[in-house]
Amino acid sequence: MSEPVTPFQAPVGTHDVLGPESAKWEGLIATFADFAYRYGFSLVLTPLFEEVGVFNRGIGEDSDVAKKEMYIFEDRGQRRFALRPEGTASLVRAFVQHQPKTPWKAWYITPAFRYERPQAGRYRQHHQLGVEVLGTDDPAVDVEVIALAWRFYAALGLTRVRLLINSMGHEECRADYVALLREHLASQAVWLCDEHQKSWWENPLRVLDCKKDACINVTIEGPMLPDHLCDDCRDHFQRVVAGLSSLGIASTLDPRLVRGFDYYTRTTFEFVAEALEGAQKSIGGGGRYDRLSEQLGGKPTSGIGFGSGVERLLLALEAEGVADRDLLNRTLDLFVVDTSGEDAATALVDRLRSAGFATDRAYDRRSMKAQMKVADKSGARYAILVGPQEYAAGEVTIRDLRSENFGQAQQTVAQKDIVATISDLLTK
RNA sequence: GUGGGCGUAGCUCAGUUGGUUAGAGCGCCAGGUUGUGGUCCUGGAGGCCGCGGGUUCGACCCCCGUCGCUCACCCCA
Repeated sequence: MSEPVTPFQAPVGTHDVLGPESAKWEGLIATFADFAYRYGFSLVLTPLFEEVGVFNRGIGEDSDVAKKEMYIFEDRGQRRFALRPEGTASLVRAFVQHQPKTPWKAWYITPAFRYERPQAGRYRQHHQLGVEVLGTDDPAVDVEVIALAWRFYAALGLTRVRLLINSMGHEECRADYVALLREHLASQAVWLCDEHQKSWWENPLRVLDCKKDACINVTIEGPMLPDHLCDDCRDHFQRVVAGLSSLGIASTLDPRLVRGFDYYTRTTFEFVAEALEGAQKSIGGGGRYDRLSEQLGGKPTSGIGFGSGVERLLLALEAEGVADRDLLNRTLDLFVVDTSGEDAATALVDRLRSAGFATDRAYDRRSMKAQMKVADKSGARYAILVGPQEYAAGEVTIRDLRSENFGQAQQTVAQKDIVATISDLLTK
């Protein structure tokens, strides 16, 4: 007798996704893969973990993600790794390492890890999909990346998505702006929220991102980024906005939009699902990162990308009531019911599948009634019946499982005509 | 890291001032006169009532702890 074992559970903040829920994932991922293909992107796979520095350098040592949310571990060789908290840094590391020809257009889907207390729309392991383009700072690419996300959301069925956009300038004009902002904050510091009273000097941009009234009241009076861009950055930003509007994509300028990672330069943007409540409305975002390649040891290379949270997208689809659309239209064609007593199903199913039909069957030699029930619940279009009679005569009965009148919904055909007959029926 | 709610069959949940054999619906299985599924009828399987300790003659119910789920804050996808 072995000791009773308490069943294992998935770790805190992680989830198993089983059918039928997983069908939504399949549809969403397949849709995105198709979009990426149509926009000229190719799939890139990178490791789930990287040296900690890959993420620290890029997203900023003192960002919340780097400070307290990374899943860090040491391997047997005492190397320090982190499970990826987001997609971009790994992709740029791969770019720097392999130096592929540019423009490099990569798409990905990956789990992402953040050590935090789970709640609705926020998990320790969630999933992100996105694209990156390295090797050009053409504003047309900014437009293309944003358009891809925008059209992808629309294809999923989302209608209430808002695009917020901003420009953070390049290194120098941002530095000038930060100096101005600091000056402003210095005179108003006592009015900031508790947290930023302490940290405004070190990271004034974060104050813009603060959602507390205290900080908003202070910054709203102060200088705004878009008003202090250099000529080049202003021109770049204007061309992005103009490009979007030429495609009929409405963007809202949000001068406070700074986002959580330090690597962003120039264009930054965020997609907000209006159907969602509270802090988890952000379903995706991204921006330009023209210095990240250098920060990871590569040559100076412009880049831009966006990432979207799969769980958040699914929540938004649910909230808009479009989560149940079958994006892949995956239904079973056939279900084989075998009561021949001779395992006729094994060969028959193999033949039907080889002919291209999506086919399932029952097991364990159950009664016909039981098998028919399973056939019905499988959602298959037709049941293929092989009883002793059909088996002896070398025939099968094809029964329409969606017909309303049970009596006349079936026909019996010879083995050699099965594939042709079914093809005929299914294409009607 | 802080706080609220909840942990009873596979799922959704009841469970009377603590009283002896813990219930329902759905799902599952088997039948409703031996080849045919959506409805209906009958029967059945399936619960250390999250876990550990305490109070009590007696705990699913009360107390403490613990683990887990969930929601919110922070921040983010």
